Amino acid sequence: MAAPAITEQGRATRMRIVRAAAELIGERGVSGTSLDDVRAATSSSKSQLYHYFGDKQGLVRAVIEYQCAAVLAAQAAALDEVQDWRDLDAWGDMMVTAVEQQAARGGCPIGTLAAALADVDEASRLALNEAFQTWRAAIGEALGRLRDNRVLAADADLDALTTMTLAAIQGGLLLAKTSRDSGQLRTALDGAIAQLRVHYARDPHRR
Amino acid sequence: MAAPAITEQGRATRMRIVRAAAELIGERGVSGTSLDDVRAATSSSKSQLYHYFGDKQGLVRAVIEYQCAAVLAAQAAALDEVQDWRDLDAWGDMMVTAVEQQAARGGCPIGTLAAALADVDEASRLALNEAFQTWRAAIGEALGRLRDNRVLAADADLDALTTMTLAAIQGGLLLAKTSRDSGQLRTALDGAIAQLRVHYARDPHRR
DNA sequence: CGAGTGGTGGACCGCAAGGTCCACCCCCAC
DNA sequence: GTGGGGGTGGACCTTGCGGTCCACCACTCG
Repeated sequence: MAAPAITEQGRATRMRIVRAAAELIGERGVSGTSLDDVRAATSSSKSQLYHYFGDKQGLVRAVIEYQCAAVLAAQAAALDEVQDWRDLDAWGDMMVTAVEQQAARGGCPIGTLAAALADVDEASRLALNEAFQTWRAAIGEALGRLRDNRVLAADADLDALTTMTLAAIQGGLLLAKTSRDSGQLRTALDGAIAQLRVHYARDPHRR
Repeated sequence: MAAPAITEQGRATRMRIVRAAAELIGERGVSGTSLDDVRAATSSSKSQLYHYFGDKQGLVRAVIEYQCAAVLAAQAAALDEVQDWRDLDAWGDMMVTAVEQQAARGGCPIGTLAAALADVDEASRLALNEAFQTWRAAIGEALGRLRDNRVLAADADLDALTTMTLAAIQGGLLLAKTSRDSGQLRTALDGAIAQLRVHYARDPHRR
């Protein structure tokens, strides 16, 4: 794309802009954030935005990329540790805590962007969908590990469980941010984990 | 609020505007829809928008109200029928079908608006939250009926199950619209219903 | 040390979008 | 039929915002 950033300095500036833009967009939404807001927040100039991102859509794409990477990195870090039920609970606690830290505002950046952009900008929808796919893959891997550890039953439909879990996360996050009550995320997550426990491997074979 | 509509004609006009605005906003989002777009779609004039809604935010509020009422009416109609597992499945099928009919676009109007407005406009957030509450109440009532019918166990935590179910709906809808695949909603819903079935009341009285 | 390229500053443009205003119409009551 | 109020039409104003342009800076490399 039209995204130079050859120099070390250039990359730093670009990063600074993307970070600030991501934060602003997270708080006020895409159309609630003007290029001038971004400019002011980063003490940069219009020409820099143009230089690095081409246009506003380019900036939005960069923000999407950044947010997806950030969320997925955090998720992967926690999910890669999952070996048993306790780790799964810890993963859930992490998300609930994260939500509480920001007073149940914002929710999931990916989810919020997806809700706003999926029907509006096809390229964004694709990028966001890919992020969800990657996320699903990370969850799927964790569940696969549980199965290998004989924690989950061998015949559990991991794909379906994965989708269900991700849906619970996104739905819980949305309810939490709308009600400003992290308890709703907690409940949704507990439900998803309970659903996984249904497939608890009690013995050589199924329930 | 600042919404006259004294005459029959007046109410009709107002309704026509709200309906069209709701559709446009559903397709393009709040900030993707200009007052001029609404004006054009309803062959009305600027002064009418001003007359009936005061300003754009007023129109948005009216749209929120309208969409919430529409969704909740449809939900209540289906949920009020629920007496057993079969009805619950039918309810799920209804939602999946609805999503498929619009090619997995749009998702839930309430959810989409909530994602976009919860952190931006407190009044909207409150209205949307109330809608979710009402929705939850409708689900809760249906589950209560199942329990009374001895389909659900008497000791099931209906409140938690209700929240979990609503989260599954919203999350499933979001994933479906992002991936343009209604299967994701289906899976999320199946997961939620499976979770309800865990609390199946195993006594002679079933079906 | 000069030229070239990446990087930066900020004035400026054009337009679209929200909002304002006022003249007019139509229906009804009296 | 006349006056008044709800309802309507649309020109017009203002501004916020995305986008453009060009001059200048700074580092690197020949």
